[in-house]
Amino acid sequence: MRPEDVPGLPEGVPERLQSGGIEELYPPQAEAVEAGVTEGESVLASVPTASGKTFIAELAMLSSVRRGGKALYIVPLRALASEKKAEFERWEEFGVDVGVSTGNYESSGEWLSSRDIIVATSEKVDSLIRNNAGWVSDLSCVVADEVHLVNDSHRGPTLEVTLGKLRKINSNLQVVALSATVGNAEEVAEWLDATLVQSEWRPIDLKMGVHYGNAISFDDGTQREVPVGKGDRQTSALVADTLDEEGSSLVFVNSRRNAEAAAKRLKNVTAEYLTGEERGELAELAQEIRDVSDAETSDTLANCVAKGAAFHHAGLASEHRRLVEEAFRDRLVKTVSATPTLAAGVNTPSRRVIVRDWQRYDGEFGGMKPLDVLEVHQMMGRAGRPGLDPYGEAVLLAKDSETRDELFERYIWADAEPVRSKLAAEPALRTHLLATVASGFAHTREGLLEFLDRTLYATQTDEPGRLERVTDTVLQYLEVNGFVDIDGDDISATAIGHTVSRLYLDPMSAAEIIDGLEWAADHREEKLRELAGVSDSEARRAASDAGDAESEESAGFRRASEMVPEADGESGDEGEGEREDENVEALETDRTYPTALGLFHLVSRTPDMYQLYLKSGDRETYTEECYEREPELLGNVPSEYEDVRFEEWLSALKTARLLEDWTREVDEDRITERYGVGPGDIRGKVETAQWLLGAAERLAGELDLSSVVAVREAKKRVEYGVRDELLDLAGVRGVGRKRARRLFEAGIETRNDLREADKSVILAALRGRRKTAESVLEAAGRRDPSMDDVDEDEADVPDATFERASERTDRGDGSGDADDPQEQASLGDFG
DNA sequence: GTAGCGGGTGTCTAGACAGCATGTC
DNA sequence: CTAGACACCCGCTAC
Repeated sequence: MRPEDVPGLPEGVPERLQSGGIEELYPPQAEAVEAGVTEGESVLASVPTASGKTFIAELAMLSSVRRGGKALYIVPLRALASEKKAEFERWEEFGVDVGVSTGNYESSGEWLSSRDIIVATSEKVDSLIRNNAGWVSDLSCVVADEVHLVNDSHRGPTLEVTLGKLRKINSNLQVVALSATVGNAEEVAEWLDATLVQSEWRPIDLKMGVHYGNAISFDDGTQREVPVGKGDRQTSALVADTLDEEGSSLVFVNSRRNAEAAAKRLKNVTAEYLTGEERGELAELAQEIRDVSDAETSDTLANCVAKGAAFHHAGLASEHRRLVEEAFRDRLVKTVSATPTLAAGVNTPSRRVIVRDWQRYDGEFGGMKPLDVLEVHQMMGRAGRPGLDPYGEAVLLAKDSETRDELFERYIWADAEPVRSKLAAEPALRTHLLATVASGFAHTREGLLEFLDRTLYATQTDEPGRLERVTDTVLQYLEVNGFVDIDGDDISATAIGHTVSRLYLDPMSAAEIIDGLEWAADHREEKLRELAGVSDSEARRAASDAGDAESEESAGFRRASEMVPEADGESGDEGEGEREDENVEALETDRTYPTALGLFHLVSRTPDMYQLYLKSGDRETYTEECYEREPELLGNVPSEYEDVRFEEWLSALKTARLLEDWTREVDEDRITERYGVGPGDIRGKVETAQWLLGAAERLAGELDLSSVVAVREAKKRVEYGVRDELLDLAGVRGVGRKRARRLFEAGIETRNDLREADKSVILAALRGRRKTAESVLEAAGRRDPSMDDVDEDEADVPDATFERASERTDRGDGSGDADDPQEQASLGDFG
């Protein structure tokens, strides 16, 4: 089938496709067209990765828009939203506007109603429905990308329920579902009332095989000699072998540590194959990576990348990930060792994919659990770059012949598992039943069950009464916690229930937060007394503890790495204990109740906050910490004999301490080291805490609790990552935690100071960056922000070179800081 | 004395969505 | 209670 044979497309599109080099549709695409995707028919395309699924969706959306409709494209990851948007924007010349809506990036609700295509995550769509976004009822076409994700126990139910609601709102909605090849595509298609288009066809050949001994055996019966030298490793040999043919490799492993370790080893392989030019480019890239963050991960990654290897996992800062992905696509980085982040994320094809680890630790399972066939297929599907490679190779590794045979059985010859709905689980139903009631989709138990009856779960359950039973349990939970009123047959959401639904909180999180805040209100006086009472002895003890903890470091080193504010004098008071410890500070400044730590702990123990893992020794550390900070915690410490609850309490405390460190301006580097996390994890925790504290603020406001102010301040502090005295400054555009601290130390303590203080002092505090200083002053509302003719106050040029590297990135606008004479001067001072 | 090794022991374990209102270093 | 990779330490050996 040729583009001009496709019915229903907007004028000019077929020509545009042809001029874009598309002569002939891929077979699955043609099949979808025959099934009527461009004529409003619902279709489930169950085809391999990289076989043109997105294009099927595009055809459907374009034709839908042409008929005057509006299309929604649901992505599984935020990172994919912008990728898809960019892809769809090529249709703008045909009058098709594209908008994106995700949690962190929103083109405002109303503006979206003027878009023809909207890209959003399933959670965002769910949230928009809960908040009655008007345009949702205008939809004529919805695309569900990676629809097999309904199989995911955590996020699957959201997709499932959201599709159900969209179809209920728009009775003639066209559903285009895109899925990897799964075991029960017919069943899924039936659920969606869609025509199934199933195919194994791929644009590039994929050879799958297992490496064992000195060769890879492929599924087509061929073999390839890849000898493993003595002391050498399979992975290294396979990467070198690919490089001999100038191909790149993607290595999937089962833990972050393994990803890093593999990259460290593989860099010695890739280093052999680099040209001089590549070395130069990689050196630049390595520097860019170092500039992203001062955490150790950053250095490790940079060292690997400099030699042409990289690792990729969720502990990396998103900037790191982006740089690695881009460099790999540009073939500059020759190999990437990755956890599954890369298998599901943005498109990063590779000549050869090596699935090194096919088992992963699973605490619930109690040991190493084999990966799902679907997941391994997803990884293997990354092999082969269209237009660049003659074919892709996916290789599993076996140490003995039995394993080789098992791997063939288990993954190469096997079909992917069937997709199973995970809806009938309490956590999923808790949130979705409340939302269903709150947004008026049902107002009786029967109505709820009827709604649930249209889900995938209902079509495939083999345990009839289950859904009904869980529904009753959940309804009871919601009623007990005051989120719904049940009056005979009638179910309605309470005011707070509506709020919880709209805030997109798990009702259990909301209940935990409300309990905690009410508990705080009840115990306020008592706890404040306790805090004041112990503060003296506590302070002394805390100070000596900190002394022990820090004893291996010199004060100077600590200052450089941690950038603690007291480094340059906490306005006059130079007492030994003052200078030493953070806990003292907390007790002195957190006069408010609840304290920041208390609130951090509260939100950290909700099910919406992903728990930090307790390492060996952590149990003791945080048990002690728990009793020490007990007056601050909002609720009664569970008994140590209640193992699970106590452990969760401690784990939440660890998270809370991380957040507290962040709001005490402890350096990233130090936080990563102290909590055994990556820079990406800090961002994640901070983001979640911000969201949950925002929700807590709303709940407190609605329940008229006195803690609103404390919650708001804690939220602000998390947002900016600063102590309370910097809140005013950090709120100024262009001023973050570091600049705020510098200004504060230079005596610029408030926004008003920025407007009135001596410019030379400000300039010095911002280390002579005129452009930066000007924009900061402007943002602060100073009348005369110009920095012309201002001399930098020479007396105080803190750490001019220490952070120079990270400063470099804000020259992106070409403002020319580099030839600023002051900058040269401060460099000179250092040398 | 030291680099390189083999073996025993202890440690640790993937990912990532959401409110609201605007902008980090 | 389950599994596997790796870091780390120890002691040995070959130079």
